[in-house]
Amino acid sequence: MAGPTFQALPGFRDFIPRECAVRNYLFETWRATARRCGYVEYEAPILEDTSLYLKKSGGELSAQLFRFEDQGGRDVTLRPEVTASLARLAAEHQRHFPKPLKWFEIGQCFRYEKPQKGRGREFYQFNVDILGEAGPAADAELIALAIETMLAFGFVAGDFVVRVSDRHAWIEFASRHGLAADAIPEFLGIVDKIERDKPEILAAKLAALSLTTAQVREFIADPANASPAYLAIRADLTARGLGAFVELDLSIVRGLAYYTGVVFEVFDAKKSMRAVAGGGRYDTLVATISDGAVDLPATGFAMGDYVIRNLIEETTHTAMQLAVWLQRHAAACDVFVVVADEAQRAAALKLVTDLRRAGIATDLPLTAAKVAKQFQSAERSGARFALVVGAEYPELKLKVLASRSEESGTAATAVAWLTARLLEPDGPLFA
RNA sequence: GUGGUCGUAGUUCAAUGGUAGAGCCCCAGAUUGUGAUUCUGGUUGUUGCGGGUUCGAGUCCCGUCGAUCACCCCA
Repeated sequence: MAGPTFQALPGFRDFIPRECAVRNYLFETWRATARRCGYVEYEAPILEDTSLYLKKSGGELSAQLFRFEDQGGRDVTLRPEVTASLARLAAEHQRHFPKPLKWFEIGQCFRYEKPQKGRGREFYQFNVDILGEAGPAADAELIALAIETMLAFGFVAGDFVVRVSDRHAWIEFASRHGLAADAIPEFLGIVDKIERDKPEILAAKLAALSLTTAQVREFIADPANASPAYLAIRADLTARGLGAFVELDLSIVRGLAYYTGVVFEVFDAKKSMRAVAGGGRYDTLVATISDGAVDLPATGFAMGDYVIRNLIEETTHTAMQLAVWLQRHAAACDVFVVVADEAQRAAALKLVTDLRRAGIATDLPLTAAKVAKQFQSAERSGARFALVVGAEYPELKLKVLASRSEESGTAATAVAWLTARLLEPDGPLFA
């Protein structure tokens, strides 16, 4: 191990085949669920002008940017989120699409943070947004997808809950207590930390705004403070049969500065207290990004791959669903060709090509090897069948690897034979 | 950015301050055209890196890099 050793940068991951398969399970579930609900996929650049993020995302995010100067002297940043890019994209292209836009994206984001459980410097996000519809029906439709996604992973009632709030409720609270409009962002920041700040610090912060902890806690505790938008969303989701997954939680405010109304988070019902997904309404972001050229109301959420994967693997029934999926997708090929006689390798190569062109996933050993070793390779590949090409060619033997039974056929009809055979069950096992 | 714990073979882990080991994995053979099990044999280390203490450091001390967990924040 002399000299420099190379490894992945801190917070970055290698996806060896099994890890990649788990990742793809998330991707395929996300994608299938979004499509099922009428969303279309888009993608945005992974690298953007830094100013896109400095303007409106706000808060800690600007301190966590993977930011550098490119060779043309531009100040650029690997995206920490995609909402800003989406707003830019939407402002530029929205004319070409009927409203509302129901768009989703699956891609990598980057934040320069200290890696720990559930968080790396690089992560994948499932981003879903509805643009061009200002009413609560859009928020309900969006939250419905968040719930359907959880259900698609195998979570059931009791495993998770969507906590919904509305910044409008707090804005009303603030104005009723005489807070200036420009003090509201700071106030929301205090509410956001109400469960995390020490009581005396919390009290001091609120006192600066002439408020008390008791006033804020009372407001959170009273269901009567639910906003009209929340009530409409709840009624909508109840009609869908999803009402049981939603609850009011006015303590949810969320950190990002651009949220303007309804905000929500999907929580693990067990005490992990970590949001699996979060989002909300951002009605002014598109206008801000486009300098007022386009005014498009919007609502969206993001689900990160770290947390959802942890939750899936820590929950018995969802972990089993993942295991079944991995099992079903683990095979490297359907048919493994065994070259029992090297003199027939040319025939085997032709056969492999024919099978592959017929759409049958086929593999073969690249160098001469003992038959026993080739069967081991076949076994490990996960293939259902081993097709033996030997001295008796063009006669072929087909071994069903699971049952160890053997069948015969000829090279001339191999493609049709195997195509049909792959559609049939393997029959009884006799070991 | 702050703090705790931990860095030994590909991997999981041993080794009262006294010659660096084991399981698994991998490779080969037993078995010349059939996979499990079993048996036999075999490869692999500047003990993360750099200093210090000591007759002697994997072990103790300092630094550094990395991993991990928590805080901060968030997906």
